[in-house]
Amino acid sequence: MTKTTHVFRPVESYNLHKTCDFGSFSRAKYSTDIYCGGAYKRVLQCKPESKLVSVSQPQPTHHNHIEITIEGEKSTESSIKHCITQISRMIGADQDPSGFYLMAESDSFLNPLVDKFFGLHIPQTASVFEGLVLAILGQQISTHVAGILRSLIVERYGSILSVGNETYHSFPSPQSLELAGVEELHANKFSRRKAEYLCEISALESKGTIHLENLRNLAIEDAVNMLTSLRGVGQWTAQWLLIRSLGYEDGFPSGDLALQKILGDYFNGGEIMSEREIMEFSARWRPYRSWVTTYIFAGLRCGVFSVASK
DNA sequence: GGCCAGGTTCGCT
DNA sequence: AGCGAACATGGC
Repeated sequence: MTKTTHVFRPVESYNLHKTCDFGSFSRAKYSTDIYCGGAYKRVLQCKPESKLVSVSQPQPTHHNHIEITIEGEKSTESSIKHCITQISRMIGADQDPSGFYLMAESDSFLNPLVDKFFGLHIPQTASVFEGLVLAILGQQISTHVAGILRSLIVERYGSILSVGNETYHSFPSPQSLELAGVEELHANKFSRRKAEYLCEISALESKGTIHLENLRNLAIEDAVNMLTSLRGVGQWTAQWLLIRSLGYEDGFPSGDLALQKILGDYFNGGEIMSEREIMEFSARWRPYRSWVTTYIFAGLRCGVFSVASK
């Protein structure tokens, strides 16, 4: 077992705590991503073995830097380098929100959000496949139920890595989900249709018919077309992936019910806006709509919006 | 018990 | 093109 530590320096305003606190990292019990005591931990598949990667930010405000620790067997120079690159991307350490912040200064809706969440970057999933599985899994169900399903597949189909006295899970591979099969997923709280989507996509990826990681190299339009050609992936899911997996700064899931309600609340006299309406409205926030979406959802999670009604 | 939740597909007008 | 139903589950 080897252990190495590295330092990484993101933009001055970067805040690891806010970033890890957001989205899927927030749940203390999300079984692949653990955020506890100021440290974010996650198992990554780095050839030839999987590694446990820990990230912390010793001084949140001054002399901004983050510390990355990598533990695992057979750590080669290149595998460590790969790990660092990947984890930096995942915690958004290489992002630059300055354009978004500048735009928000003269926007009375965004201003309070930026004020509250200043330093929050957009967390990225470890792989495009993982992002896609999580997005489909989370379609149309509450975040709470999504969390249950998430833990379920991770514990059941992810591989295990032991470090010290602790056991960690990795995210399930395409092969393992394909192997699980529709019937078994259906028997485990998934709707039959959702189970079909996941197995179909897992099979395509594991057989090499599609290469989801390649989406990073495509023009946005082509990436969206490829994604929505998959069964189970519509506009909402494709836009979600642009934001959370592909690092695109101008994604906007206009089909999102919560977004429609919130924007309707603020800009349409309390009446919910249609998908088409918020799409047109959102043009004012180009080309930073991924940031806008992320900050709105951060606000939603913290109870900034009172959308429970209507 | 009924309704809905950070959607998508399929079948009908 | 546009509309509505079905899909499974947990929470209020």
